[in-house]
Amino acid sequence: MTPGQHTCCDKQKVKRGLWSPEEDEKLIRHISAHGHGCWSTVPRFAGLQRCGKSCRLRWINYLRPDLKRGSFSPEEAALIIDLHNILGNKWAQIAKYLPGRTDNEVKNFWNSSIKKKLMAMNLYNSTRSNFQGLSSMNFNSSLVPTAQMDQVYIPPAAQNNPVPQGFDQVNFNTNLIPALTPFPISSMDSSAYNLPPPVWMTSEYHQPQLVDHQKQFIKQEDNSMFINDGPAPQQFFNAPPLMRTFVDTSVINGLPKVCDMTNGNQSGIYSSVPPVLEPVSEGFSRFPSGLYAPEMQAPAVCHIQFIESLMSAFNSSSSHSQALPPLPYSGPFLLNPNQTSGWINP
DNA sequence: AAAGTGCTCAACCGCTGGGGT
DNA sequence: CACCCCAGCGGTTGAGCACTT
Repeated sequence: MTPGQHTCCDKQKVKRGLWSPEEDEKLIRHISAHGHGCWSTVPRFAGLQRCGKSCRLRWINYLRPDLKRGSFSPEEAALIIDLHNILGNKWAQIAKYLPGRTDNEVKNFWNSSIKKKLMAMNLYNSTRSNFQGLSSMNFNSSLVPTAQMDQVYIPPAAQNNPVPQGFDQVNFNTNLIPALTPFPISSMDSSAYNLPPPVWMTSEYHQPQLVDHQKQFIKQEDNSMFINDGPAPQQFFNAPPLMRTFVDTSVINGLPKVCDMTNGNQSGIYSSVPPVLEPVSEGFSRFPSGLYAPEMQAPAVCHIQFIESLMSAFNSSSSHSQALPPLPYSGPFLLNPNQTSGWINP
């Protein structure tokens, strides 16, 4: 193949390498006016000496108007770590849960920052491409036999059964476990973001049960739960506190093991004893009054502070980063005042 | 100031799977 | 069924930048 040719479009002379502002402008103007349609025709109609594949990549990774820019927040880092635990290197899948971020961005961030830090902390097993300790998450490890998303998260299209209309009763005494709730149940409508609804399952993993995001879990006096029609979905993109709630209560349910992973003071972040936390029975700051998130046993403070420490480590070593403000903890867990905290102030 | 080093990230490459014929 | 086209994905590369010596 001669220089200037792509394998995907070797009939054309195409430019390669970095995009010039003029090329960007042409692409933006074309897509804004006509949409991208078939990518292979975009260069011709946009007047670009690029192949369609390159145009697509440029648009998706750089020019799209809904891209968020700038460094990753601790919440995003936490989310990436959690999702990577479940999904492995499924960057596109992971990126779907990070509005405004691309798979390329997430992948770069993982490879350039998170992975190295975790490896330095002996928290990352490169042969498994995953965290050590994942299998010891709070819930039965058989629920996540591998890092295959399909095992725990079933897109609606793949469901043989429709969303059960009569799914109005959920008894939390049956050990329902959130396999992956990408957003706070009470405030997210997955359909609004083109996301499949989360799958919940019992600890024995039989038939996954779907939860309608537009409904809310209402705690009853006998500790059972029912689902009530929820409010209109909130705009997620401007609501980082919701992500915090998600981080604190959903995926993180199983991830205090991040703390466990650091026992023995491997990271220098903790002393030997992680803080013991207790679920708060009422008055969650992030849940509307009367709502209750299931299985809130995880010391999410531990996890969040771990992530913040991790991010802090990023910041101190990254030439491009800027100092992040401290994150005030506002999740649904409280430290047990009777337990001595094992934290070391970073 | 210059050279060396490390890091980031945009872009490329090769592959896969889906849809159409 | 085979073939082709295309979109999309994950792995990899390398230019450019910042920092260190």
